[in-house]
Amino acid sequence: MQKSPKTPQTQKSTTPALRGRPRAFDREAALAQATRLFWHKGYEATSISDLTEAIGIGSPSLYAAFGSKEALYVEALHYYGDHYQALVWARFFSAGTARESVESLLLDAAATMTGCHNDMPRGCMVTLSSVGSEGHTELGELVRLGRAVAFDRVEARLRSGVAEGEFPDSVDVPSLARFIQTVQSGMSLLARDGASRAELEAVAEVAMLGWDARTGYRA
Amino acid sequence: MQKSPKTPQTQKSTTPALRGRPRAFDREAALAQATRLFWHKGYEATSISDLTEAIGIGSPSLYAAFGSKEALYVEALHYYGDHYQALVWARFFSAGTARESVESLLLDAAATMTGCHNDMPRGCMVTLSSVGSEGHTELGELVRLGRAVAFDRVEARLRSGVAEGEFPDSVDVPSLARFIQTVQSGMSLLARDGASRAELEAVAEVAMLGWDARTGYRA
DNA sequence: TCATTTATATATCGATCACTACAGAAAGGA
DNA sequence: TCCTTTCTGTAGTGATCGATATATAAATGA
Repeated sequence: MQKSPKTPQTQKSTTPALRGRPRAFDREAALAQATRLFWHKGYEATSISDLTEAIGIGSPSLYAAFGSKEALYVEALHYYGDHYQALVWARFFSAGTARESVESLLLDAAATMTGCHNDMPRGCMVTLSSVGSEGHTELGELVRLGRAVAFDRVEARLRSGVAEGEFPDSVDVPSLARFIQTVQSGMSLLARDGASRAELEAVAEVAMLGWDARTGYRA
Repeated sequence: MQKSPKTPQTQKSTTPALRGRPRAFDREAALAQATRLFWHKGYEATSISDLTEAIGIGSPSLYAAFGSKEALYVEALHYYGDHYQALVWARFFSAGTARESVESLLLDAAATMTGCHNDMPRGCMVTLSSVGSEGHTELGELVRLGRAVAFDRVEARLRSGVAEGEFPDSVDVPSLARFIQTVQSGMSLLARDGASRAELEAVAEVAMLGWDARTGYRA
């Protein structure tokens, strides 16, 4: 037994290494760039060359910092959720009624999907991801679960609305939640094709009329 | 000037060649297979190897018959439109009122997107195509135009409904058309993630309530 | 100073990408 | 039969894919 093998383990986490040559680039900024690229072009169509050129580093640096293309995509999904998705859902969680929650969700989605952020891709990164159909089963399952979150949140908000007496017990909770999920998903596709904020807000308005008719809401 | 160059031009059309070795495979069946693959995996993620293996031919045969991957994709889009998309829109065009047209469109979309056809991919090939974001500008524009057709058709049907007195002049035609386009697009995404026919039909039902509230329809 | 540790830059790796050169096979026309 | 035409099978083109081996640079600890 000579020198213990002592796996050299590169530094992949956010915390800086205690010893050794320091990283020469901003890991957070690199992750932001990667998120932007994956968001815009998708997983398959974004190459390692695209990433390293946009970030301004060599491929070994990228692999030392993030491990693999798949691992980087997973981190990018989390970065997207924390920095962009969270903004869309802020008013949903603070609104006083389920109706206000859902209306805020659709209106804020219309705003953020159509260029609210500076030069960011249009439409939701999770909704528009087709990585599951491209043969990457594990990543596909991850984004599929991410898409299901929208349904789960609206469904939970509806149930609490029923519990608080906002709606009668007879309201069809799953269908209403799925309707909102459908409209929000469709808005991502229209946003990517160039729909304006006003156009998507008009869509949200008609959607809320359907919501009101189904829930028995009186203005 | 010896032998005239006489471009040998391979036979890419449907009409059989008058002379020379006959094609050993069914071009229409090959196109159907290609459509299925492009529909399921998308343009980028579908390789020439995927195509030749599924069809059961060598790559030179594929190139002799279809020209290039891009040209094959364009043909596949037309094949999809003629064989699948057309079915979804049949009742839309035969219905007596604009309301019946739109309701039929959403219900038939719910049916065809969720496994009506044998072992076919779920959701609309055109709606789910992200070839435009993958760097293929020309193909991207083609599918974007294909997606705009849905809006144009609903908009035209609404206008004729206004002309026939089905709706008052004050009805917001573009917003209603865009709302239907949004719902139909979102249904493709939900269908790909596994939504059932009944679930999508329930979504269509809520959507029609929004339509009715906006158009002033009384049941 | 010098060993250890970690990151960087250069130069690849084998695999796969879309695509094709080439030669032979299979048809019709003469 | 022989020529022309077109398709097929083999084998490969250069380019790019994701990922890495290697050597060196830059930091800390002793």
